[in-house]
Amino acid sequence: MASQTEENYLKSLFNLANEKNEVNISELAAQMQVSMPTVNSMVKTLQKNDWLIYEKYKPVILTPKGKKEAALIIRKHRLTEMFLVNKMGFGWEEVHEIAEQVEHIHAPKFFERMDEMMGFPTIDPHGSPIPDNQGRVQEINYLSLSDCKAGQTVILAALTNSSTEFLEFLNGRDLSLGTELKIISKEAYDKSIVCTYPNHSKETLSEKVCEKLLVKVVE
Amino acid sequence: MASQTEENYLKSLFNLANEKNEVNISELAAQMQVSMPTVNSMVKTLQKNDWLIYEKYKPVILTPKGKKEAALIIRKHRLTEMFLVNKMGFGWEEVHEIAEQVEHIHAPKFFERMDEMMGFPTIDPHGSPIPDNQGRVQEINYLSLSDCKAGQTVILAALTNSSTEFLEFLNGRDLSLGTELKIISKEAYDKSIVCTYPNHSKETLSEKVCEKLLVKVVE
DNA sequence: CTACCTTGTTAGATTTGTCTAACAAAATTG
DNA sequence: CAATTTTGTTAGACAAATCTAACAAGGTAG
Repeated sequence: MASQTEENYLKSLFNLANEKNEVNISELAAQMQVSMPTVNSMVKTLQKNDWLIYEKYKPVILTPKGKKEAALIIRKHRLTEMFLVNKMGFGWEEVHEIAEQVEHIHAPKFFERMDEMMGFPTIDPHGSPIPDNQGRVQEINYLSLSDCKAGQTVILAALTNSSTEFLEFLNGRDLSLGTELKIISKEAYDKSIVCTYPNHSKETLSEKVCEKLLVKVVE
Repeated sequence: MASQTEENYLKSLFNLANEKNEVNISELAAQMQVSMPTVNSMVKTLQKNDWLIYEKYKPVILTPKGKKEAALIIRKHRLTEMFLVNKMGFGWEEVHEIAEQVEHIHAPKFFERMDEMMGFPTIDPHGSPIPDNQGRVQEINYLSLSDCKAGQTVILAALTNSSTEFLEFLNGRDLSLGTELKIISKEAYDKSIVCTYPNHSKETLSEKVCEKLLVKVVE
């Protein structure tokens, strides 16, 4: 069974994996906020457990077993976040820290019961998919708001970043998942977008913000 | 801040403390399932944090600071157990293992919210008092069923032991907190008790069981 | 292509929580 | 009270997860 530390490395590896499923030691060190030698020794440990493939001087690659393990931890994290929001009344900006701890609990029934109580949700409070209990992750292809054109109507569906600061920024603008935005115009110079949505007749969103907003196009 | 290991030692120390608040190294080693040298080195660590008083060859004594710390962990444990039973539909025999993990979560709001959702309960599913958020524990003086006499009517109020096996035994007899028992007779030879309660007209409870049942006398 | 910078590795140390073996103090008991 | 048993301590080792210092491999850029 993975230690809490190992679980955290697996989660980071899963999140950092690119198209080739590769992760560099330095990336992982940055993500985990530890030194490279620490990562070096940890990837050797993870390899012994068959969670990844490691060859000297090459990026590491999660095995299918490692991917499943990681997805199941992410499942616990996202189920917890959803439970905290839907069943316990927390704001979406408060749940990450708590879920970061709850995800390490070993009690399948606890998470099954959460899942059941919520009616088997498929996304978490930030729009990220909740892996199923076999560790399968549903791929959703949303568009970034920064790639949308003036005139389009879109629905805010997910976020690429869920930092407390960003979530509080969105709260301040009444932006939440499901909000329907009409794009009035897009500024060529700084790529900011002017849009309207319920109770907001003219809100400007910077490129930096738009990049982090994932949307479904309505028309 | 206490590590998870330190938290577990504090909890055990709190539970083992006798009238003089003393705990022997050997008792603690047995409770924690570690060797005496391990306890010896841990109590020195705990002393450095002012959680207990240690002198060579003497039993250790929790300081007020240590007692408060322990009570607050026990609070999290018991709130969690109650939440699992009342809000998530778990049986009282299923919650200890889960609470044992949840109690180490550092997120005051999480436990405050549980408390609030349940309407600030004062006892856990096994009848043990839930310490308040200042670490104060309400003392309740129940009687053991083994000290009751034939003819008395009592209400099952708490348990001195909450092992899964014992709880499953009680489930099998439809015994739960609040059950009103009329004591028909008490056998002098083996101290077993014959009693009646709703849907059970003649149930015999051994001394071993009676000792673990704490009751309030009705008349 | 050589020199430098970035990335990764090795070696060795540290902390935490654990162990066993050996010994010392305290308690019990004949 | 002396002998034995129980309880507690010390010393030294080990695994996990971390670090720094030193070095090596690979990539980049004049």
